[in-house]
Amino acid sequence: MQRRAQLLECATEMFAERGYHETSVAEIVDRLGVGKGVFYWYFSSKEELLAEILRGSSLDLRRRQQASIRDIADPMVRIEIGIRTSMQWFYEHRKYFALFQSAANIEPFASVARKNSDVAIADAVRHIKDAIVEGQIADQDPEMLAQAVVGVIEKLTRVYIFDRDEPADRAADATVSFCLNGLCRLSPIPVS
Amino acid sequence: MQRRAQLLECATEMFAERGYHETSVAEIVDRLGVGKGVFYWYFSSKEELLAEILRGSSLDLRRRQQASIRDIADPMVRIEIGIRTSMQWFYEHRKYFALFQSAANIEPFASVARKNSDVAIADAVRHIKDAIVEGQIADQDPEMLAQAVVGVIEKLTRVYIFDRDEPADRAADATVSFCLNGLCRLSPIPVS
DNA sequence: GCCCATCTTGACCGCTTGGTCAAGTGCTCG
DNA sequence: CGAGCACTTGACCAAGCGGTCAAGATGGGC
Repeated sequence: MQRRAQLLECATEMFAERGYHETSVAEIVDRLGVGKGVFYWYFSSKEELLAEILRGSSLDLRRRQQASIRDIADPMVRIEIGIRTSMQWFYEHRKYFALFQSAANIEPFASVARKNSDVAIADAVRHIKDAIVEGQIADQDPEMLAQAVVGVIEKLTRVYIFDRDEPADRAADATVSFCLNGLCRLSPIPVS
Repeated sequence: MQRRAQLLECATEMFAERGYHETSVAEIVDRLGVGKGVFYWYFSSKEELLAEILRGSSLDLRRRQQASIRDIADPMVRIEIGIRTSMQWFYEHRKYFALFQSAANIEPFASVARKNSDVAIADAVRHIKDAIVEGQIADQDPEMLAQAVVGVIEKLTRVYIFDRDEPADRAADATVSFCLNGLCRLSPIPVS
C-alpha cells in the first residue's frame, strides 16, 4: 500500500479512537514503524491531514447518498432512502462518525464541519420542499424540518451504531419511523 | 465576588468560546489579572475545574426540568414542557451548550457526559412509557424514541439558539411539533 | 505589635508537542 | 558505474503546556 494511504488510514483510526488533540504525530508514525520525516514528506501539517480526511470522507458519503436516490421520483421515498443510506454508510465507516462530530468542536475545523453540514441540510431541504409541493408534508419551514431529521439521524447513529455497535437497520427503521410519524401517531405508517 | 466563582465563570466562557484544549490556565488567570497560583489554590487541576463546571451546570438544568413538570399529570404535556424548558435553559446558558457537546469528545470527560446523557434519557423514557400506557403513543422502544427527541432538541438548539442566536421559542415550537407529528401529519396537532 | 491563617505572586520546572533538517538509503536510468 | 531523484531517518528545536513553590501580602484576634 502507498505510504500516504497508510498514514491517512492509521491517523483516521487513531483520531477516531482517542481524539485529534490526544493523538500526536509521533504516535502515528510509531504505530506505522516509520520515522517522523515520512509524515512531513506527505503532509505539510497535522492540521492539513485531518482536513484531508474530513474532505475525502464527507465527499464519499455525499456521493453515496446522491447515487442511492438518483432514480427515485417520490420525494418522501427519497428522504427515507437518504436516511437509510447515510446510516448504512456510517455503519460501514464508523471511525469517521466520531471524527465528524468532534471536528465541529475543534477550532480550526469548525468552519469546514459547518460547510459540510450546510450541504447536507440543503440536500434535505430540496426533497422536503418537493414533498410540500406535492402535499405530502404540511407547509412548515423546510430548513427546520431538515435540521430535525439530521438531528435524529446523528443521535441514533451515535448511540446505537457507534456506541453500541449494532447493525444499521434497527436504528434506521426507528429514525425513519420517528421522522415520518413523530411520537403521536398510534398506528405508525408502515416502513416501506 | 469570590475568586472561586470568578474563576469558574471566566473559565466557562473561555472553554465555551475557544475549547478546553485551546484555553490554557495561563490565559484564564491573565484575563482575571491574577497570578497562576490563585488557580491552583482553588482548584487542584484544570481537569477538575471542567469537571466541576459540568457537574454544576447539568445539575442546574435537571433541577429546572424537574421543577417545570412536577405538577403535570398528562405525560404528553410533560414531554412538551420538558422540551421547552430544556431549550429555554440552553438559551439562557448558551455558553454551557458548547461545553456539553464538546465534553463528550474529550477523553477524560466522555464518561461524565455519557452519564449525564443517560440520566436525561432515563427521565424522558419514563414519560414516554407513561404515554404508551395511556395509549397516547404507539408501543415502540421507548428508549429509541427518547434518543430521537433528544437528538432533535440538541440539533435545533445548536443551529438556531447557539449558532444563530435566536430566542428559544421558534426552535422550541418546531421541536415540539416535529417530535409530536413528524414530517407526515398534514394537519399538525396544534402546539399547546 | 505580632502571630498565624488565608490568599497571592510569578519565576521556574519537566515534559510533550508540532515541526525541521542534515544525513543517509536505495532505485532508476543514462 | 555513478548521477540524481524519491523517499526515509531520528536527533534536534523552540514553544507552550500544566503544575509547583518559596517568598511575600493581607488582615483579624490576642
